[in-house]
Amino acid sequence: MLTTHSRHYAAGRLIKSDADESHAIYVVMDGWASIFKSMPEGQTQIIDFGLPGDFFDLTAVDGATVAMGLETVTDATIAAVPLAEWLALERTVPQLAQVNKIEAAAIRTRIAERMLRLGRGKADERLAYAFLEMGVRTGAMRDDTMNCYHMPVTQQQIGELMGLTAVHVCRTLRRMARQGLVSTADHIDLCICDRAALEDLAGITAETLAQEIQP
Amino acid sequence: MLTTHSRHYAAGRLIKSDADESHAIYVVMDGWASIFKSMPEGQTQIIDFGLPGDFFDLTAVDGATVAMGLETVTDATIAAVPLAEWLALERTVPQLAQVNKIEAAAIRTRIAERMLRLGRGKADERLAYAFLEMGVRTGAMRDDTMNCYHMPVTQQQIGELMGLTAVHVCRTLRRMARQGLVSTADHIDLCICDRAALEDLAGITAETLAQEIQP
DNA sequence: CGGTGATTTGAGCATTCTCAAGGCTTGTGG
DNA sequence: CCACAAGCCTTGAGAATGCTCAAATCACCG
Repeated sequence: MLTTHSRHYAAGRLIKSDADESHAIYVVMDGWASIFKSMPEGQTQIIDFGLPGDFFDLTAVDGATVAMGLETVTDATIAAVPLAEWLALERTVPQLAQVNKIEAAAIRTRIAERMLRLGRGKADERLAYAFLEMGVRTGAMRDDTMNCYHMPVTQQQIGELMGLTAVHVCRTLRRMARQGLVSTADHIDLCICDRAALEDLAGITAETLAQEIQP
Repeated sequence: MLTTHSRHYAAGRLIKSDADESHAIYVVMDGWASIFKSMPEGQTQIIDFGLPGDFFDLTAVDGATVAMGLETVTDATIAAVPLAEWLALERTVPQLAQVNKIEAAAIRTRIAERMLRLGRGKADERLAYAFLEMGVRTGAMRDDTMNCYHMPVTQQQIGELMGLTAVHVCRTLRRMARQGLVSTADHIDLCICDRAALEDLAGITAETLAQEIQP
């Protein structure tokens, strides 16, 4: 069922823009996607990243339009399952309701954690949290030794996620690297060198975060 | 059913704190409540306000603990409906599932709008948005003439909602009042004097916002 | 090899925060 | 009824943080 609605998109492709019509659940099959909102002047805020296995209901209360935009971050395969079909599936597969609830809990919990840093954290605390969250979500950091993972986003996008300009993300990231907290390679692979220090900055441990947001 | 689980609380009362055990849906029957998260050092971020009629599922993915705290803002009556009971009700009253979906859509949409200002907006843009959102949610601003409403929160709480210190909320609010955008009375009643200017600052009209978040 | 997009760094500026003190309102106890 | 305490709002001054503008470098891709 998912495969029949799947489509492959190149990186950076706009799939749904804020206020478009839509009656679908979007399932990220492969690659990364971003859910975002923009101000009239164009500044955008990333509300959440969608990783493989995540699915999102973006509809506003009117039930007809989406309240947020959806865009691919990397090359990605995304299924847009019509709401009617999804609901029918829910009726036939009772476990789906449970899966729904868990996914909703994961989304709202990680958004709340991010919102806390967005409102209250300094730049380094925001980045520390972002790196931990992505580490947990990509499945790196399962054990204490694996601390490197592939983070396929630009500094611009990290800034859009954590409410910073790309320039300030760069500066802060460099400073954190100089202090030995993290290291980067290929502009895209991140290694967490001092996990304890990063957790201290972020104000949460990877373990706690995993319990909260890992389905 | 709701009344049997209802309890009345004084203003400023902590009902659930982050990481407490809980398997309940919290329904705000009367008064205002706040959903919040705190950093280890104590700085807190309000994730959402709960107004009469709103209800929240705060459980984390583990299904056993809450991921956010819940606190009364004013004197309030709140029902904590055990999850099992809520689910049973869902099965017997099919319309409830629909109501659930609409409430969830309203919550995620207004949180996304707030997150956008939190990450990208200046202090006056954040306050302008907060005043519009509260105006829409309290039901003031139904027509174009009614622009005053009762806003039972402290400047400290407005700051916790929009990621500003109480001091800066005060300064910014005073400046907005001097410019004739809003006026205040009794430290709690807000009048929106220049709605168009406020909408311009917030980057959204009250009408659009109402369509997005008003069940 | 040129072109595009991302990163890096510098300099100066704008915004917001922190610390501090004073005033106002409300509620409480004498 | 008054005095006092507690909480909230207001304002000032100076410091910290993050932004804007600008230019140079780097990496990748056709």
